[in-house]
Amino acid sequence: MDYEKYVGMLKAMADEKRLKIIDLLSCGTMCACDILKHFEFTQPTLSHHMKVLQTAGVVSSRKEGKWHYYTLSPDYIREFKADTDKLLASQETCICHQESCQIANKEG
Amino acid sequence: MDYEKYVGMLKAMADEKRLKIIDLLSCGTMCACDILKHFEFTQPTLSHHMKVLQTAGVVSSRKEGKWHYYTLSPDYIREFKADTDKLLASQETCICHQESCQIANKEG
DNA sequence: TAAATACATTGATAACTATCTATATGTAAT
DNA sequence: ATTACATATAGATAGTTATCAATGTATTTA
Repeated sequence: MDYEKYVGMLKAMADEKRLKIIDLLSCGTMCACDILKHFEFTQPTLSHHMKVLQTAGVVSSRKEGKWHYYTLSPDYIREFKADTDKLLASQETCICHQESCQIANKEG
Repeated sequence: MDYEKYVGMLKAMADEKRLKIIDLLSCGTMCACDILKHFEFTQPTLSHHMKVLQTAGVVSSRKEGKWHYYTLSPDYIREFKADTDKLLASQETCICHQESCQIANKEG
């Protein structure tokens, strides 16, 4: 479990607007201009949010002519779910009892 | 799906220190003084973080003598996993095709 | 009663971030 | 070429937050 990457994903998701963007993209690929139609903020603000999401590995982009198409990264979907399950595992499978435990590893 | 509550949980989780606290608590109940031993920041800072986690519904607390014991909320564990699964569902079960869809409901 | 321990609150500060306007870049259409 | 469209970047600002020192409040122990 990549702790830093997971925190990065959480930070990217922890914003009302960005969560809504993820929600939109969960339905399929969209270009920035279409995403923007769902919000009231300006285009540079959307550009900022998309950059945050990309840097965190949440979305990937593909340029096609004038348009930039954004897609939820399959790796993000898989990793975020898996990391969440590990974090919130019941005590029997608590990550503290595993080699990958961040706490054990970090505290020694 | 309670969108606002989910965002609140994400915000509470989206901090290195608080995520580590959740990680610690996933192994079982702990008092604040024991949690503090795993960090280098001061006691008021931990108090602040615990309040953030409590307000978001991530942890619950129980006072016993001098000690305050913190526990991961079972509701949080269940709801966060469920909401994450819904958010990142594949397109066939995309929440946009459901009544509970925030986008559809919010955009009309 | 006095001292020590566990925790919360207050007020201040530095760092971060969401947003804006203005502008630049690249692409398509006229 | 010129205009229109889609997007990114730069710089500024206002709001948020993580942190600290200082202090207050219970609770336990000596």
